[in-house]
Amino acid sequence: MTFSRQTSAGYLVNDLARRFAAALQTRIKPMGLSTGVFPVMVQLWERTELTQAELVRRIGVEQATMANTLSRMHRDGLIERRQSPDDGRVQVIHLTEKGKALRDPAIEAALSVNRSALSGLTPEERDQFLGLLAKVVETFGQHDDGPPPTDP
Amino acid sequence: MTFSRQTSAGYLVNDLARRFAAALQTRIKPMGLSTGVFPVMVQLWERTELTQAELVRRIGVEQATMANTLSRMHRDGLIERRQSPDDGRVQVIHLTEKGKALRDPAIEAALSVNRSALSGLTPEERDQFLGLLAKVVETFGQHDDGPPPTDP
DNA sequence: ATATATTGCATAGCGTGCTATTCTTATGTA
DNA sequence: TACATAAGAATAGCACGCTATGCAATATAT
Repeated sequence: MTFSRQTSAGYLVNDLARRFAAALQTRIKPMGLSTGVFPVMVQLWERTELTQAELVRRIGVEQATMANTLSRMHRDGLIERRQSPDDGRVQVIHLTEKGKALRDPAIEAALSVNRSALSGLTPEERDQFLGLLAKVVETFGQHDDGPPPTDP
Repeated sequence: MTFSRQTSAGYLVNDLARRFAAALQTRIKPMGLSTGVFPVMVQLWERTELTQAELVRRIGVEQATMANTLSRMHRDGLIERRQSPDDGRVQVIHLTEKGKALRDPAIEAALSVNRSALSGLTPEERDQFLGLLAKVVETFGQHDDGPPPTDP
């Protein structure tokens, strides 16, 4: 039984994810952003007020992870939290002006990372790649996780 | 300027990496292994004695990350460290019997995750996918990181 | 031979993800 | 009305990655 990293999808995907994250970080750190914060910002750049639970649903990260990320974002002056008058439990998150102002350069940075990463592929290969990534994510999504199917 | 997760390679790769890690973890945690430890074990299953610096080179993680991972592995009884008689700086890492015994089930677990993840793809698509992943990793490797090329 | 790198490793500190637990506030039902 | 449940959020504690430092041992250069 052999295990080679060159033929292991998991190995390659993990490797690639670290490289993507590193590349994004070098580009957005100078603006005061970080990789974990980025998906939250993307959501808030589209609709400026969202609940923490809404963000969790949209981004697909655990609630505790989101709470920590939002804490850092608040510490760094990117967001503010307001008590909802309707429901005493919910905190409405909204971007500060500082956060809003980062939209264009930050999105450009992310697009640039993607362009650069895929620059070795032909346009057809890029479409294939994105399609296959989405398809594999989809496959995962079906059982979400869980043990391997028992073989007969 | 728009940013959609469905068309962002970085977003998809990051998402996928988390899913792969979660799936692997549920399978190997019962054996006392974790995702960060796995690549180290793979190396040590092939040659039972390696230097920390060797492991860093082969696995491509930072030296500090490796030091921490090895600490946990030692704490959990997977490895032992021996002073090298030739060079007073180096610690030779070698597997314990417990670590050696995990080889077959752990590798089977990882192969199973890959099989399961790619089960929605045709054999041709799987080859394409692995090939494209390797190609993109390659592209990253060339400049390793760095700012986007200045456009004229 | 002594001074200056370089190499191998450890530690501190942080970001980002996870699970498990707890607290508060709504909401349902007896 | 009282009590159990559910939902939103925070916190504790861990794994795993990173950068930045520090330290000891070896190599190299003058």
